[in-house]
Amino acid sequence: MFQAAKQTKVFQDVVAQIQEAILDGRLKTGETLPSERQLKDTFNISRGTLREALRVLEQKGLIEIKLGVGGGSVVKDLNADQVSEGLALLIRSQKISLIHLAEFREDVEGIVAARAAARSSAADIDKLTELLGEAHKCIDAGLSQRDAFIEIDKRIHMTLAQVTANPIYISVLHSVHDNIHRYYDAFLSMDESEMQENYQDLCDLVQAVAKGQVDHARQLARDHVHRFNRYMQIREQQKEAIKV
Amino acid sequence: MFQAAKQTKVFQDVVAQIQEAILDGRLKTGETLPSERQLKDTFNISRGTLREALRVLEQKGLIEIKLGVGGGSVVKDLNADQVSEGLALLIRSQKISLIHLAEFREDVEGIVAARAAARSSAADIDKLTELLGEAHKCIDAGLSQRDAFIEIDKRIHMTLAQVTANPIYISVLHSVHDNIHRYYDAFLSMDESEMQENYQDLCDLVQAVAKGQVDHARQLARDHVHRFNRYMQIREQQKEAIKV
DNA sequence: AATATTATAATGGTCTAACCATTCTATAAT
DNA sequence: ATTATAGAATGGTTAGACCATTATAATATT
Repeated sequence: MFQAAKQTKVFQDVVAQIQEAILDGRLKTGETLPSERQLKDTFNISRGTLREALRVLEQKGLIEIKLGVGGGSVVKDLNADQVSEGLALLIRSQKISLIHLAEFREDVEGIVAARAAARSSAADIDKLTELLGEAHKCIDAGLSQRDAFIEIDKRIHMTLAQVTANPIYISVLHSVHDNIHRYYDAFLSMDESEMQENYQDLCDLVQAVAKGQVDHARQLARDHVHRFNRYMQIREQQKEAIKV
Repeated sequence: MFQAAKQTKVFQDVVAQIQEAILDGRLKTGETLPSERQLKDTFNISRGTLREALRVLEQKGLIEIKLGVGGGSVVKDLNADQVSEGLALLIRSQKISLIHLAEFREDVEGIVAARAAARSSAADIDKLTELLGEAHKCIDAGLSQRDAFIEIDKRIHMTLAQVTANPIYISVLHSVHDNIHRYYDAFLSMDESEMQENYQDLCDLVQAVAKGQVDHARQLARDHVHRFNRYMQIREQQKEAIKV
């Protein structure tokens, strides 16, 4: 029946006011807020309390605080970093396991491939084909370019997310990649045949997207990610086995 | 070639130290940190600087700060709230259209239903059936219970997310619901036949989940969400039409 | 004139010290 | 035994000062 009572802490009120101003567009990206000494007078609070509020807004990713003359609190162009950081904390505290993240990635990449297949333009396919070319160079260069190959793989997936023309997929996929690549770095050590397999996956996937084969693209993307995840789990188990 | 230079700000160092202690398990959930006046001496900093660090840790969801005697900074059991908040900010700030959000919801609900169908236990089905019963009561009560019906609908979807046993789906779906319901409240005004249709959708969906029909559950969930979205878009267009 | 150096001032970063507000606990009054 | 009250520990807030960083303007150097 009732709402939660109004917050009593002064700094929270300041956070809420500035946050709303940013989200409503009254404060635009790149705009600099008044200096701390001005703001404290505007809100009629002490500078310490104001700074607590600014720290919270900074941690939320809404502002960036710069030093020196012409510095101050600048409204930031929000990105997926905070989501990534939140996910990373959950993973480190073992609330989310690698299995959970891998499963989620499989599903999301499938969706993205399907949506991309339904929507790709000739220019999109050109870009994907170009990335495949770079991947091929890595293959030819052998194991020394393993990291470069993984980077290209990531870029192909992110490009597909852009093709969906839905910014939510871009942000979500970005967060997943940010976090899962820590594990890949630790556990993944492809040999050349695995690189070749993965390259073939990507070629098939891009072709399916180009042809607008929605369900086929979905399945290929899922299988490709599944292969990645399987490698990772095998490596993880090997590490565990060594420990014991 | 080089790494980013070491952070210079004192409060960041304090944040890092306490965060590492929590994530390493040296500080356990429920444990209370020393008082601010003790901590400032331990770190050899001022209380204001310490408090900036504590605010950041609080915003990260790592600690909770309690007032009064026996209060202080308590190590929190980490949950998905920060991820949800980050997503919510992204959704609000990137001015994601209703179409984007609705499309994403359609995909995610499909995945969740599919994973739930593959994993549901008898207890899960009991809970879902109970919720269907409550939904039926709303139908019988007619339009007066429209909001209650929408609430039950939401709870059925969240229950499915729990059945997947993957906490990522729970937090993602929670974020989507939190944000899309702003639009539903503005645009959705079901009549009784629409309520009836949606109820039938949910019955079919729960049945498919109970039978472990993965693909069927996915399709039913997508269709159900799609129906919701269609209503909403029709209402939105009507509003636009009135404006013009 | 062009360039390098230096001073200036505005801004965030930190410190000190005090007092206010909240809340648990022990004590006293009933 | 119950209730009221006082005390103390804790976070919340304030005020004013000084330090550190940096863009800009003034000055010196070539």
